[in-house]
Amino acid sequence: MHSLVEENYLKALFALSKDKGSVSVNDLSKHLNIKMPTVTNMMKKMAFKKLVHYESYKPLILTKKGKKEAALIIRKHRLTEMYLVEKMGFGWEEVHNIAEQIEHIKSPKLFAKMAELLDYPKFDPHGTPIPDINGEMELKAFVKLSECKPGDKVRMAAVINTTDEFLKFLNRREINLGLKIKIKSMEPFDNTMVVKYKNHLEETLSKMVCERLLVEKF
Amino acid sequence: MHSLVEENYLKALFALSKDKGSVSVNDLSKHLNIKMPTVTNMMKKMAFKKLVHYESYKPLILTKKGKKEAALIIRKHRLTEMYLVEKMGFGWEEVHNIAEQIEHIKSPKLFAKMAELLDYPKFDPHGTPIPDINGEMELKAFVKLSECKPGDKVRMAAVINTTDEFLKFLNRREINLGLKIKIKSMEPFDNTMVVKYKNHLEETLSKMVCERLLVEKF
DNA sequence: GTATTAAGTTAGCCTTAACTAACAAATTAG
DNA sequence: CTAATTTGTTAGTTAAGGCTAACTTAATAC
Repeated sequence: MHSLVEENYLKALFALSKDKGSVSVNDLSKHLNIKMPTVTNMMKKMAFKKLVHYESYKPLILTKKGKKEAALIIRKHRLTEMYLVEKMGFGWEEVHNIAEQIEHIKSPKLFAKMAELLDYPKFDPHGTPIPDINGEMELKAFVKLSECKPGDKVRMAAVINTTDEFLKFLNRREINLGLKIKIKSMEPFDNTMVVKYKNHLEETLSKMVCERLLVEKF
Repeated sequence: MHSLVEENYLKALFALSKDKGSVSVNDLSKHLNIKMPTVTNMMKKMAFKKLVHYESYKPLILTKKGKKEAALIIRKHRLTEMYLVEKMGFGWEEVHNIAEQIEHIKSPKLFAKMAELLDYPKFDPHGTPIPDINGEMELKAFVKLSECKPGDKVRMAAVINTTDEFLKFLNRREINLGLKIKIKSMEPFDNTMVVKYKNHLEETLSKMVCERLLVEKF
């Protein structure tokens, strides 16, 4: 199997290549806080193991194998987060660091059990998709809340660009995954939105917030 | 903090020194499957960190600090085992390997939560005591089942010298922690015991088995 | 289109935690 | 009590995964 260190490289490669499909040595170096020569070195090792396509001076691209292994680590991470929140009573903002460690545990049984106890969830508490046991994940067509119109009824699906601060902000307003929200109005001047949900009859959300909330229309 | 490797040395030292109070380099080497020179080396490092008293050719003795740190790792191990069994539905024989990994997770919160959800248990599913947050553990006066007499009523308290095989053996007979057992008779010839518990009205246990079961009289 | 800057690589070094080979001390046997 | 055996130590090597310094290639600016 792979070392904890390799797993972290895989995860970082996977996360960074989400949009572009490839990653520079520099990006990876910054993301992992590891100096570039070390990254170059590791890429050679991982290329040898067929986890990444590597050619000098070219962008890094995960192989199919690498992508799958990365997805499986992310699966473990997200299942753990979900489990900690749903079954142990942790708050969203507490779980990341723990999941960061538990994702490296080698025990298919443990994660199978978590998945079972959680009813095979497809999305985690941050709203991002959880890869299945084969490393495949469902990619729903989410839209930013900021792109919705007054009158729309939507369901909270994901949070992008999350920080502890932001998660706490959401917690204070009881905004969480799966929450049904109705858009009451939108101020064209500054793109502020007024929304309604649960017992919050009128909550005002800034443009910045609305751009970080992904929702599903229904 | 300490490395995963150091933690394993601490745990081994703690476990091996249970009776004698001290451990030889050789014992430790065998227990960890690590060659003696490596152990000697590590002992010097750990002595420098005040985790163990080390002098050439003398037995190894944990310092107070080392003992406490070891106990805290064991606490994490046992809480994890207990949690996996009680809250996730694992069997006794499945949890050891998982706990072996989770015990190294750095997150006081996680283990505090486990302890809370388990109602601050003092003994684990194997019946061995769980050190508290200060590394102290309760040492009850358990006796071997083999030392009890016909007519005694006892409660299963711990299993010593456990192996996967042995745990499966116990599982098949529904013998687990806390079980109340009545001793019906004892065959003086081979020290076999006949006992009664739950809906098992007559179960025969060999001397070997009875010597590995610690019980509490009541 | 050359000069400058940024990105990537090579070479060499460090630490951790393992190993083997060779030697030294302690223990046990006769 | 010496000899043989076991236990422990020293010295030197290795692999992983970091690092810095110096150099090369690619990208950007003027």
